[in-house]
Amino acid sequence: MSSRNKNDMKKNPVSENVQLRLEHFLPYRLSILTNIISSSLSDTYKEKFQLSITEWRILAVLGEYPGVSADEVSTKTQMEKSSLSRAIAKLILRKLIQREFSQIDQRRSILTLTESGLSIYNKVVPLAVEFERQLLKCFRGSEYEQFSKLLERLFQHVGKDTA
Amino acid sequence: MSSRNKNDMKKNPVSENVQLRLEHFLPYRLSILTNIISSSLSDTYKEKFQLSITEWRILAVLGEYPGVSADEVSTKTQMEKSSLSRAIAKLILRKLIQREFSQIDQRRSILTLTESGLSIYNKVVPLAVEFERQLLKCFRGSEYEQFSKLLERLFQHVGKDTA
DNA sequence: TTAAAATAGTTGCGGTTGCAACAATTTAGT
DNA sequence: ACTAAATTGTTGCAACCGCAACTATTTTAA
Repeated sequence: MSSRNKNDMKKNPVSENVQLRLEHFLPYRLSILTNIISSSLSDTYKEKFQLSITEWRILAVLGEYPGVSADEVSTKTQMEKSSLSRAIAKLILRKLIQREFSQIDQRRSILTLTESGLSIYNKVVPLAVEFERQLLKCFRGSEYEQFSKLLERLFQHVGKDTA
Repeated sequence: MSSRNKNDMKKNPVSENVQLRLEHFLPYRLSILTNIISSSLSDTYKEKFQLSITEWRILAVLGEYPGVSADEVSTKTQMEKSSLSRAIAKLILRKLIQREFSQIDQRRSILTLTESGLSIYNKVVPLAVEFERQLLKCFRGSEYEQFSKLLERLFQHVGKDTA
């Protein structure tokens, strides 16, 4: 066995004067946590409904805001307009959403769920809600409220130039 | 102008009985925030050092834990082993890291920064630290401590099956 | 009125990703 | 000792991604 095994490495960085502890680095922690949560969530509807995360988000936005344009979906969800364009094309092909264009501004699309899109939406939403409920089980009392508040603060802070 | 403009849509979901408010859905909020932070951070070293996020993370792990294997980097960072394999190959080509294989277990790689890898690492770390400092400016008093604690709780909670 | 700028969406392209299959090696079970 | 299972890393492939260039339409402003 080597003098330095897995556990050694997990616990002991090589030197005390390392300037950056990755495990404590906020962007890194957020990224890992988010990855785990996202992929775990997407597992819960990918197989059942053949929806990618991108596609599900579009349905979710349209469920909440019928009639928005692709561009509005883009600003809302921070997704690239090109990915959106392609995902929307697919969803139209699968007849889960439908599109018309505004009479007033012919560039602007008007997106809505079709009946089958709505039906899928109505099936996925409870799964998502339950998933979140499971997540929040680890918080007690007003902890989630606090967490949420600080998350929002961070969001406002970083969004200053983006928004 | 249409009867329903951008602001209307931002503020008013179509119906009061929508079951899922995306803006309040934790996985979604985390994902958006993380994307903004990650891409903003990566901007700060992508151009200067030609490092992708994946590549930077590998350097960061090796800076902290010289001698780990690819597999250990993978469990630590939650990155796919295939992406890792390719990123590692690139970094070896660029002579930023070097690899040998364990005598005891010839499957296990032993990865370390080269001198030039270490030199880049030492230049990027202060940028990362400063970036985080800017991030945390939005917290006051013990708020970050709280936030961090709750983040960790969430992490432990979702990691139960993953770890 | 008209030319320039802005906006909405699409498409081409190169690079990246993640899954599954694979090879090589080591470990476990009998 | 021997076979089956597990572990580590690589590779093929198809899907996906983001950037930049592009078309079409609308707005601005001279």
